[in-house]
Amino acid sequence: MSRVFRALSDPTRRQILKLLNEKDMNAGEIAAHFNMSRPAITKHRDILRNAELVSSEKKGQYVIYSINLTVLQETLNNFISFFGKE
Amino acid sequence: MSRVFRALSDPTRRQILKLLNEKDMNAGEIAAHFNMSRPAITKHRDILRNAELVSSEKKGQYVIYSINLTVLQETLNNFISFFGKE
DNA sequence: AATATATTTAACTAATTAGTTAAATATATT
DNA sequence: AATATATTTAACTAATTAGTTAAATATATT
Repeated sequence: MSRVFRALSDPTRRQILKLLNEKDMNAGEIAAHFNMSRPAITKHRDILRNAELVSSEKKGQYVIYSINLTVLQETLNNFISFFGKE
Repeated sequence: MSRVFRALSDPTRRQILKLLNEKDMNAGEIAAHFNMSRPAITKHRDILRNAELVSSEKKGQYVIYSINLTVLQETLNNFISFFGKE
C-alpha cells in the first residue's frame, strides 16, 4: 500500500497513468509527452511498475506499457475501508 | 494532491489517521501508540497537517489533533474521476 | 555484417525524508 | 517564583528521490 501511494505522489507518474488509461503505449510515446529525459521517465515507470500499477511487455524493439486498474482499485478500496463509509 | 498522496505513503502516518478517525487525540496520546521518539511523530503529524489531512487546536498545555475527512474524500474523488468509473 | 532505432543501466548530484538526541518554549502546579 | 509536564524546534545523520548525461543492450533494417 505504501508503494502505491508513494507512486501516486508524483504528478509525472499520475500523468503517465492518465495516458495509459487512454491506451497502451511504448516507452517512447510516453516520454514524448514530457519535457524530461527518457531515463527519468524510465525511472518513473519503474516506480509505477514496482507498485504494480503498470505492466510491460516487450514487442520487438519496443516495450509496451499498460495500466493495471485492478491494483489501483483494490488499494483504494482497502484504504478507504479503514474509514467508516468514507 | 501530491502532498496528500505523499502523506498517505507512510504506514506510521496512515496509522495516525486511523487513530484520529476513532477520536481526537493530543500529541502525547498519539505518540504513545508508536515506538518512535516524540519529535519523529511531530514531524509525521506536520506532514499530515501540511496535506490538510489533520487539524490542530491548542488546549491549555495540550495540542489536540483531529482528522479532516473532507480533504481525504475530496482528494480521492478528484483522483478517481481521472479514471472512467474506476 | 554494419548501422540505426528503442530502451535501459550506470554513475553522478542536489534535494528531501525519516529518524535520532538535546535544547527551547509554553502552560500548569506547588 | 520554582518546578514539572507537554510539545516543538534545532542540529545532525543515513537513506532515498528525482533529475542529468554517457554508455550499454537489444532488435530491426540495409
